[in-house]
Amino acid sequence: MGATKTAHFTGKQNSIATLAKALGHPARVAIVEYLIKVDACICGDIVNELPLAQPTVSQHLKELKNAGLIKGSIEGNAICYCIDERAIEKLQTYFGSISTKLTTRKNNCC
Amino acid sequence: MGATKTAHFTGKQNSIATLAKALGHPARVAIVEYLIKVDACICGDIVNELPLAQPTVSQHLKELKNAGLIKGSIEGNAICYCIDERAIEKLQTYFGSISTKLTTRKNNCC
DNA sequence: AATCTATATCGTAATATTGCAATATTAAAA
DNA sequence: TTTTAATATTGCAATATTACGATATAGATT
Repeated sequence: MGATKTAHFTGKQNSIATLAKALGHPARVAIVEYLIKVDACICGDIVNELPLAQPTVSQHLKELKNAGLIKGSIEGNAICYCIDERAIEKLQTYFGSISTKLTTRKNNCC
Repeated sequence: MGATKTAHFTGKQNSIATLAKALGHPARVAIVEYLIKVDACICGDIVNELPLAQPTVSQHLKELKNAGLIKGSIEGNAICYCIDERAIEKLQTYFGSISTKLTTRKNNCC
């Protein structure tokens, strides 16, 4: 054992878990925040922004990309990364709807 | 190596990462969704709702609790779990603010 | 007190993640 | 074409996560 039993959960649950997992590391949160802060696609720079070695950053970027949180396109010599808005929108919608459900609920026992 | 370098990131980045990580597993997403669906504190039941063995569920509950996503209080023989709204609110605020920044940005190159 | 019920903890195997040095790749620059 | 710059990949060690059987714990029921 040791592998997540994805097959037993719904597609949406797995999809949210995948996005959340990608943001489950401060370095990846920092990358996403940086991409938003500079308000542009970034070619280069990202490694210099983080307190981690280049291969480690490259790995984190790959994970963010696999999860669908960022997009990367080759721009000559460098690679241009930017946020994939659809992922952020998914998360925002998800937590927004949960939040709404919580504020309008009747039972508030704890 | 193998341990996350939390010390190199901001408190907020670590805090978001902790919450996201807790939701980075479909079973824990399912638990949170169930607690919201039943609109109440739940004593028992959770194990029966999930396709995982009791010790596994117990472990997932512990992680959600450590991350601050759920609260648990002893209710006689059983334990009563419910959502900690503050955590959901944090996530909602965070992704809401990111989403806003994305829609109002100028550069949209990708 | 003995038993039942609900949950936690321990121990452990399988697998995944984190981090980096070394190396590869690829395109621009000289 | 050699060199430089940016990024990816490989390989590996350290650590964390996932899952569950066995067992412990603690309150309720009999």
